[in-house]
Amino acid sequence: MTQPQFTLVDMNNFYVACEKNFSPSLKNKPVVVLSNNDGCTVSRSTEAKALGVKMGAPWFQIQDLAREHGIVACSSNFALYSCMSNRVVSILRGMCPDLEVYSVDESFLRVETVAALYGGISEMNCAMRDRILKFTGLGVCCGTGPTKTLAKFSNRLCKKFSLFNGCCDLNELTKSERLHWMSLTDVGEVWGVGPRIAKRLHAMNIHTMLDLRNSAPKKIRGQFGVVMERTVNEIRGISCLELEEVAPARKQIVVSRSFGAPVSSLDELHQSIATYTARAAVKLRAEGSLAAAIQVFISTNPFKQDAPQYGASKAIPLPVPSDDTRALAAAAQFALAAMFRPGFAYKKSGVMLIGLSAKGTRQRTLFEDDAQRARSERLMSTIDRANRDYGRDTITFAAAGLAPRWAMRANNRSPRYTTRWSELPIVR
DNA sequence: TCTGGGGTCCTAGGACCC
DNA sequence: TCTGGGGTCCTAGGACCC
Repeated sequence: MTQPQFTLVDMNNFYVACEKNFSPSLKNKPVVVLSNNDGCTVSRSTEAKALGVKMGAPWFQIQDLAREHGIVACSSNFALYSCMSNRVVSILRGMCPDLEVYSVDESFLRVETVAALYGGISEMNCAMRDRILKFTGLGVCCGTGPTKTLAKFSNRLCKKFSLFNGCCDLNELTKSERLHWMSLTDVGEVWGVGPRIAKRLHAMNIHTMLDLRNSAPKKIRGQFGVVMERTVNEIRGISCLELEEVAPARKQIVVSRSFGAPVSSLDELHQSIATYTARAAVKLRAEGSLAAAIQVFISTNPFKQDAPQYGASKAIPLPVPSDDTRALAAAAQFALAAMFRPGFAYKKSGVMLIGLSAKGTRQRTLFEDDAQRARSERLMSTIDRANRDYGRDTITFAAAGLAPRWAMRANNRSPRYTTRWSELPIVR
């Protein structure tokens, strides 16, 4: 029986790489991509990292550094990134069908059988790296190991050390080499070990990945629970985490945003909640699910400690599970009205659809209006189709407001090169 | 002026049941 | 004086991931 082998394919500086791909003028320049509202840096080019720009740094705090070195800041353009992500995944799927899309820029592959077609795991990794570069212009690292956690580790090695040239198969290293690399890796860099647990581990004199590997799993379980025990076993080469080829149905759907400008009126909060509810309902219908309840939350700006603070959240159950934007919006507005307090500068609002269930397994009720339900079904699918074919917000609900004052800031968004005919790149 | 958004899982504790 | 034992379900909070 052959041991499982997992490869993690992870894009390099993904968002920034997408921007650079379509804007040759950004080549060799320090570039960052900002979060929604142009808030924090969420992706940095190699040049920006070299200048000391930290992940998650608030943009306004690095203005001076940016001016001094000419750092270019792009607003995030998720339409572009998710399109490029899909292209990469389809290339990978063509090379290895056992694939789990783990995030927008990462996929896990099960390669122990298919690798022979390429002449081995290392050869396969290089082939994937080269093909993705050729067809999308994007750089990736491919790291392989007998467990997902070790594949992550392997990938991290190629990201960090150029001698791997973007591809690493742990099986090619000797045991003492593997342990050596682990001894160079801080325990906080291990997948599954966050800052809190890293701190506690350090206090227990467990500083490196090697130290964690050499700890007793049962002792770790006693201190940190079953999840960390699994991590230790995975580091030791015992595979505990399977490939999830089909994404399990989601258990909740959240849409929330910070406002571009503070909001005080109930009216404007209403608009934001209506907008987010409509977005959430689109996702819900795309999943083929129904929501049993909707939760609404609003909050002031926690960074403004001298301003009066208020935050609240309220869940409203629906009479029957639904995916109709109108039913969800009505419940959401009810929740908002119950929570709203005048006299605060609100910074953020959001909705959460909870109690999700598959549409096909819906429990019928005694007094159901089938005709009404069929009309709702037709209306929603017509709206979704129009918005899919002619662009988002072709048809919206009036409650969402037009060109609202509180809309997100995005001062430097690149064109949606690959998903809008009107925004195609032009070659002169 | 300015500080993201969207998820999952586990655990502990309380309510409730027989 | 003395006050069981075992189970489920739900929720809040805490941790992690990208």
